[in-house]
Amino acid sequence: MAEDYVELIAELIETRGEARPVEIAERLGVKPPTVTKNISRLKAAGLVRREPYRAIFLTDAGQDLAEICRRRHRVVVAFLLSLGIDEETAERDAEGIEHHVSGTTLEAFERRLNQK
Amino acid sequence: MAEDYVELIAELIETRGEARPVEIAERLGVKPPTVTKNISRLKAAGLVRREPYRAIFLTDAGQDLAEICRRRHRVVVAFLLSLGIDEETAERDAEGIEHHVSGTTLEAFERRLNQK
DNA sequence: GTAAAAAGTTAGACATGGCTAACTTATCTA
DNA sequence: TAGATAAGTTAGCCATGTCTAACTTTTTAC
Ligand SMILES: [Mn+2]
Ligand SMILES: [Mn+2]
Ligand SMILES: [Mn+2]
Ligand SMILES: [Mn+2]
Repeated sequence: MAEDYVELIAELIETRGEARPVEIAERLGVKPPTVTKNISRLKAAGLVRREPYRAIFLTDAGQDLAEICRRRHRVVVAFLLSLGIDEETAERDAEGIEHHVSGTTLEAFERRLNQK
Repeated sequence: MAEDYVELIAELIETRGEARPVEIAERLGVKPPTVTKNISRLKAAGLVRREPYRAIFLTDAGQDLAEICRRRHRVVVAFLLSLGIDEETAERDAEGIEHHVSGTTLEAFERRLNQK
């Protein structure tokens, strides 16, 4: 959960200027109360900083995690695409697969991408 | 959860003759009460048949699912190995990845395996 | 500047999947 | 065949992640 959230928050800040619960809910396909609760957990975990009713920010730890996750996400999607999988499917599968790809496997994916 | 359980139950029946909670608990790294509870759920879902204190059997639906999962598991592991990943890591990563691999992606994996 | 709309939160429920402690049943062994 | 051991279950707890209904705060539009 945390991985998808920080990944998305970083992306929203980058593309929209700020991360709002309503956007997060839409993008993740969950309802606003779910986002509120999960953001609280991220805050408790030291990954985000935020005041009630205000936008959401990443802490340094959150930014670090987001960086790792976004990079990994990109690699997994690129790898699936390189196998001839359509974009829809690549994105959908990557969203789940990414959370189970070890550093070793990620490197293997990258190696394969570079040598083509 | 169901996928890992039926997969393992099928394997235990094949290699050990029967599937027992104590084995399942060890293999999945959970405690026996967790297995009891989850087997009840599988029974409610129509995937297994069983009497208290007796071995666990798969229903036809359970066997069908097990077949699909075992085949998919084998393909994912083989695919990771073909990327040069060590067996430990391939098995560990596959155990998570398999649940997020769509039919489309599985076919892409197989294609890649066959053409090498 | 107020009223309506949108966004966000709180409370409380539910399902899933873990655990420990205590108990029951089955199996083994002397 | 009893007693000990192993296996399995039950009860009750917890964390995670989802939801709806109702409420509060903020933003927008007039
Ligand atoms: Mn994801
Ligand atoms: Mn992702
Ligand atoms: Mn698995
Ligand atoms: Mn598996």
